[in-house]
Amino acid sequence: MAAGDFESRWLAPDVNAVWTRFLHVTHRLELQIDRRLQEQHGITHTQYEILVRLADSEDRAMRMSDLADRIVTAKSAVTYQVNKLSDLGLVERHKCDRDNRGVWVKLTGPGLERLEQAAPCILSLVRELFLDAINCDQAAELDKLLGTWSDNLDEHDRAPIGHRHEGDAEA
Amino acid sequence: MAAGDFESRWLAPDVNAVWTRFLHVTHRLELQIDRRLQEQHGITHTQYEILVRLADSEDRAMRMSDLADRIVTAKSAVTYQVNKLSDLGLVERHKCDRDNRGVWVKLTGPGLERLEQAAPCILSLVRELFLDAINCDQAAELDKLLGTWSDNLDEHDRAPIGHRHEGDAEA
DNA sequence: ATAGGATAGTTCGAATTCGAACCAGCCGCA
DNA sequence: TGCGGCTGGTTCGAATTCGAACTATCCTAT
Repeated sequence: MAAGDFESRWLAPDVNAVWTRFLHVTHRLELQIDRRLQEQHGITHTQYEILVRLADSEDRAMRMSDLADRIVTAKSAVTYQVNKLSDLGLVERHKCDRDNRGVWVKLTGPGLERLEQAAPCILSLVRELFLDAINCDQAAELDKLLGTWSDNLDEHDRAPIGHRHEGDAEA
Repeated sequence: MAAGDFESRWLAPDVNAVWTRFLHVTHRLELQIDRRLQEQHGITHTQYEILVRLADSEDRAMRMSDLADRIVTAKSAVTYQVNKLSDLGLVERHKCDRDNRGVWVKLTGPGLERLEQAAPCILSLVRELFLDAINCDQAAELDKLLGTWSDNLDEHDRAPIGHRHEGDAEA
């Protein structure tokens, strides 16, 4: 069997190792963050992400759809989580003047407070686990990689979550 | 407000961007793989991962716990998935001679077949999206990074999933 | 030998996710 | 003005996940 034959079907061993490692690491990272947040602050990583994104936004508010795009989950999941956060008083829904269908989700005072409470814990984790390991050059390199991956993803699939059209195989 | 004050609580903007981007990219990657696999081969990424890990293993078999460690999910989730795959005839459970508590999960013929069927689709996706973007140097660099992250994770939390002990804050 | 503690897997209930179906409200064009 | 098609959000059911509790087995030290 020719090498090319093998590699067209499987990955070259070393490359495969990188990919495997990548999956393993990202999963573990995600897991630890989730746990830490859950144990020490009683919120999920998704919830935390929502709060962060809101805090980072103009006016501390975002549209549901934009939120869904940002944190990469189905719109229905955002609805679910926003309901939850809203029950906790951490966010509020507001009608949208321009578009009557739209909803603005806005971070409340207590929401911001809660975020500021949780942030140090999680950020220190990110620093220790993720960032301290890399120097400036590596960071730049990583950023470039991420950019490329992101572009590839863009090109590959523009459809947001929860919007699959069955017919559209790639050109 | 001093810069150090800010950064002890929040991340420096550029670093923060890298982290955010990292999350975004990994989520999207995961999502696309999952979809692709689901649509074209009717299996989840987790299920696919299980099949791959088994195929890669000595004797095409693994213990439940090792499987859980490898794919980074709770043991109960593995039980669930293995049941499912077993119903589909893709894997089999075998008693373990050495340890009567133990279970070997073994990839069946049809299981391997199914994997070989699904692999090209998903591997080409990985190549296009993830690997084609990087040259050898970058790959090596990435691998080094992953290694460091992995070590950090090891050091930070040895407990496997589904085994939290509430008392054990880090030393 | 055997008691006490660790380990392997399963079962269970609660939480969360997805995608499909659905209902408005918006927009372009006749 | 009014008809299609698109877009923003919600609701729904099915699938999957987690962690805790549990059972059975193994191991170590006395």
